[in-house]
Amino acid sequence: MREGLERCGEALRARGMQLSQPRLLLLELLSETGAHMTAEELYSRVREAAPGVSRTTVYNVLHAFIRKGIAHTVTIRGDQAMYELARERHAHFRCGACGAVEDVPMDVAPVMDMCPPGWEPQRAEVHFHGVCGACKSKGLA
Amino acid sequence: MREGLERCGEALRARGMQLSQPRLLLLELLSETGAHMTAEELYSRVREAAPGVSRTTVYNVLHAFIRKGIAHTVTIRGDQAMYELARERHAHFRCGACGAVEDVPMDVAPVMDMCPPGWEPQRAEVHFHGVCGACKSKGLA
DNA sequence: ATTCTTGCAAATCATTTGCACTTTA
DNA sequence: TAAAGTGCAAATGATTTGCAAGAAT
Repeated sequence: MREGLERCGEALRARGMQLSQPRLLLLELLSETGAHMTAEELYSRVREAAPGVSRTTVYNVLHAFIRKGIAHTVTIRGDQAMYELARERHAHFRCGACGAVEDVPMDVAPVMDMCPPGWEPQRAEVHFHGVCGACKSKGLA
Repeated sequence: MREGLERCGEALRARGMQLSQPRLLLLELLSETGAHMTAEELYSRVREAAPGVSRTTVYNVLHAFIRKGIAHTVTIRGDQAMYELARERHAHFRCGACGAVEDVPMDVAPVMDMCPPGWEPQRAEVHFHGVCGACKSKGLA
């Protein structure tokens, strides 16, 4: 188990989860600034550091993170789920031309407050759809 | 071709699309109040009226609708896309217990305005996550 | 000893694709 | 007749499941 990984371990211990290399690696990857990756992306990133880790384990760990409230999915892509840490709230922007998903620094708390009576959401996701700057300048819009 | 279906046809004609039974049926289904259905749900609903229509055609038509701006996908479910007409904007609520997706009557225009400079979204989706009233009263929260 | 974690292999299931056929403009 | 629409069958690809082996409490 590499050095520096244990650093992240408190989040796991605090929720009664055992520390393991796959979990610490995934926690580290998801801790990267603005990280929102698909399971497949996370799988290949994990394997750079630990080639032995299986796809199944990546899914197992991600589901465990979600169950424990450490992470949640971002469903802005229709085809695959993306995963990110449950951190300060922000929105997402998806470019319809290149498919890229970007973080949008924005407080979604006011959006929660816009939810009419009758629903009591625990979380709000805000997805913007449009064309990103790069594609716009390439005339792809 | 059944009576009453042609009624919806203008939306198709207006965009240079030919009228056909699958298209009119799907347009009718999606026109139901608060309709947001998965491709599979739409497929089985279509087949109640027209057993011969194939799954492929349902996908073909839905993609054509999206290309023409008649419909768009709702990605609040991570596993399957849901489809709905591009109508007055509203939000969606997904119950984490039973998985049901409900319409939330709410104006999302202000949310568009909350998008910081640098992005120019054409559309905003707002997804609330929580537990619906039915599940809450069953203690499934 | 029991529970948690991992992972292979197979199954599942939504969606896409290639291609041939039919219909419409 | 060229273009648009349909649909079967097969492929693709993400995700799940069953189960057995290993590790931690």
